[in-house]
Amino acid sequence: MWHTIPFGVHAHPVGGSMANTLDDVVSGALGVLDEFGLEFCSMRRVAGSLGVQPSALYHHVANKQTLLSLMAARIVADVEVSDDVAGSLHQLRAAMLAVRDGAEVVATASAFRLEVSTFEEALAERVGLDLARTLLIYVVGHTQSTQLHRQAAAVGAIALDPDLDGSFARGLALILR
Amino acid sequence: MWHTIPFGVHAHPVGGSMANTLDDVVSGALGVLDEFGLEFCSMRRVAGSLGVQPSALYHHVANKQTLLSLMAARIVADVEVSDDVAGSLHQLRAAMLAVRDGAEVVATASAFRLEVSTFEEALAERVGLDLARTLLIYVVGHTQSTQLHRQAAAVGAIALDPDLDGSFARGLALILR
DNA sequence: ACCTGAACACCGTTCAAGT
DNA sequence: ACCTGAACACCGTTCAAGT
Repeated sequence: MWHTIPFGVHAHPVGGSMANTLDDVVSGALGVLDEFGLEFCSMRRVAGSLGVQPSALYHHVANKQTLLSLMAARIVADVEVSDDVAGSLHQLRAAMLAVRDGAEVVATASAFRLEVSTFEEALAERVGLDLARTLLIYVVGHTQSTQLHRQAAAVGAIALDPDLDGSFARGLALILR
Repeated sequence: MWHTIPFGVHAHPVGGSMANTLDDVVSGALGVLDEFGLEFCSMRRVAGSLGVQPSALYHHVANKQTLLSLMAARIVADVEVSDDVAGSLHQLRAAMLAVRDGAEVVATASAFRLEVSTFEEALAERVGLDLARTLLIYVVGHTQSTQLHRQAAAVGAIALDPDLDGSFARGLALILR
């Protein structure tokens, strides 16, 4: 893939603005996501943030769904599965919480599969497939709830539950018991 | 509420087409959902299915989010929580599976809260709040996975997992163990 | 390889006005 | 109470054409 070559052998515009790579597009999309939320993370806005026409994105990515999957992969990229299963899942939660609507992006993308399968496999090796699936559904689902709840509370639509982290930990313990 | 009065005291058009009620709008929306899926369940399409202009919907409902919450409430309306907790949750799953993208509608609506809280409360009375939350996240999440997986398989994008019902039951047993 | 410009077929929502 | 007609500010995606 061209975008994995650090210094392109093909000519790049030198004056003013560099040509974008796939990674630039994903980074731009994650920037828009974190600043405005998934609702406003449109192809047109991502293009705008890169200083490019919307149609230019389709040179890098087949459609929006694919871009969302790549964003999800990046969000969970640094999480590693260890023998400390509970610790790994707390790490996964933290990674999703670190970006606005992160859990929702991972949820919709993992539905259409692409990168969470890797995570699921690594987990399944340690606890079996049934438990791995159950744990992932719970972690992503509870974290999504957490983010939506906090957003609603931040906007004053709801009273803030002060113990969402505790709720998460206790539910996880129930499954792992 | 006017729409709960079986025979309206207020004048209705008699010739040709009856005026719509809130329940008609929700029914129409569920019809569109079941036929075309959530992706194509737009306000404009729902309006079209009722033989009405898009703007007319806003007389019955404040926005699309509200309509989705009412749809979710209807999808789970006939599920009753009994002392047979596992049975109740199988019932919930069946109700969501009965309509196209049913679990996704319930998931997005329960995120923004409206009717699943009733379910959660009834469940919490029997098993405690932490377990109730954990169970609901799992049931809705797994069912959503099931529907998306089956859709992808129906379109030939993926090999059909023949044991999704088994997977669900085993995961549920793991949490309830 | 990467991007522009223009177009196509859509969205959700608002609002004055009709009956 | 329920609806129309018209408008506003957007969408995702395609495609010929430029460099």
